[in-house]
Amino acid sequence: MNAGSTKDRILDTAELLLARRGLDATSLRNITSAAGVNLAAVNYHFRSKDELILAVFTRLVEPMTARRLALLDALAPDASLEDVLTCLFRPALEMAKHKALVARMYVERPDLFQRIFETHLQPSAHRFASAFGQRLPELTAMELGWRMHFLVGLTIHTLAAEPILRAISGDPAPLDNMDTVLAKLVAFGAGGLRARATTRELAHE
Amino acid sequence: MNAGSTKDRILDTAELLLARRGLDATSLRNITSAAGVNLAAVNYHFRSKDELILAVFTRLVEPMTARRLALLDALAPDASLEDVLTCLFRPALEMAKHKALVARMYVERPDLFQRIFETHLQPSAHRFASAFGQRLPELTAMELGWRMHFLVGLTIHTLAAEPILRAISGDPAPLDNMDTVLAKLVAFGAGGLRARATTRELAHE
DNA sequence: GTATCATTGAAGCGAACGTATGAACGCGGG
DNA sequence: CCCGCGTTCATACGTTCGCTTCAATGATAC
Repeated sequence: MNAGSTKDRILDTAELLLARRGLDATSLRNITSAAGVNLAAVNYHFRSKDELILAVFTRLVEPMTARRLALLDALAPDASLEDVLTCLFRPALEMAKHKALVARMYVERPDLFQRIFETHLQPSAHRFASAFGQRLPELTAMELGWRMHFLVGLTIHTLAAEPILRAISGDPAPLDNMDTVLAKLVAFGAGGLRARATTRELAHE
Repeated sequence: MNAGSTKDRILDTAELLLARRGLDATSLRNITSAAGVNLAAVNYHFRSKDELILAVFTRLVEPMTARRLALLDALAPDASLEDVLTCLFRPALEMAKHKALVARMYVERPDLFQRIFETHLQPSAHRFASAFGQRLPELTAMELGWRMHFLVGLTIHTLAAEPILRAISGDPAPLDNMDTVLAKLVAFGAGGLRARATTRELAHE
């Protein structure tokens, strides 16, 4: 049904079905029959269903992180906060095709997500934290951590919640125009980042 | 093991296990054996696993919505944007105990979440949209819709992602001090809401 | 041509799932 | 006393799951 090797066909089909129907709900039989390969091929090329899922997800996340860092590196030193946010959000929106899989990984298999997060997302998170910190010197590290957490929430939620987003915004195909979404995300994120810091930090440390 | 009727014991135990292990991953046998009731009791009191899940979730969401609206009603007409956000976020954080279940419902069973959203969340969303609209008159309805969507993202993500949040913020028990989290959420949300509207709206309508 | 070895194929394993069934139970009203 | 009814019980059905087994296949090296 697809071109490519058996292994690639499995990866491609798994990517599609896992995102569409969920991790638990998609059986290896669903994947292999849709891919036109034998069931046993999964346990041959990958060792288990979990490792297949990890392989699928890694293949998605790696280019996104690379693109984020490339955009960040290409930024002028005096670039604005909005520019940095764009480096963060644009590669995420570029994988909007795979939004459902990201969200499912995030909630259905936090253990697997955690492994990906530590190996692929965490390093770039530090890069962005320092870029934000330079432009928001009045924030403590902890306050900035919280706000970056909120940025993650914006990203994942925007990727994941297209139907509800449609109901709220009235836009019939809200994720189709990436630049529009990006502008709204950047505006909201920058506003949130620039909010005056909550106090209580000193009492907390 | 629990007090109360069989039906209540099922609800209590299901609430716990569904949140802890996930919707698909928790079997009716897990629930009934932990609750000390017979397997068939589930299909007697509820008609199916789906309707049990709906009953559990409804029991959580209803008081939250009621509390949100009560707080909103008690607000002075000249209350600030931050005050309105507090009405929105505080009841959500008060159900932090059940954060995992909210997130799981949201991603694993969007169909069920949608039903709850339409019957229990949507009406109060309109109330809040109007409260926000009064205080942000320069925003179009659609722009406001987008930003309320971002608020939902902040809420759900904050409820759902305690472990990652811990890693980012460095706070060892980030959700324990509700007032601290609330202040950060309100500050970030207000900043995002107040950001200057992105253009392009007229070309879009 | 034949040996080799990575890959694929068909079939089946035991286990767990959601749901259904019909008998037993407990208890208030005749 | 016992009937009727809401509830609980043990048990089983049919399905699907992840994973395994082992024989067949096919390209490559000699």
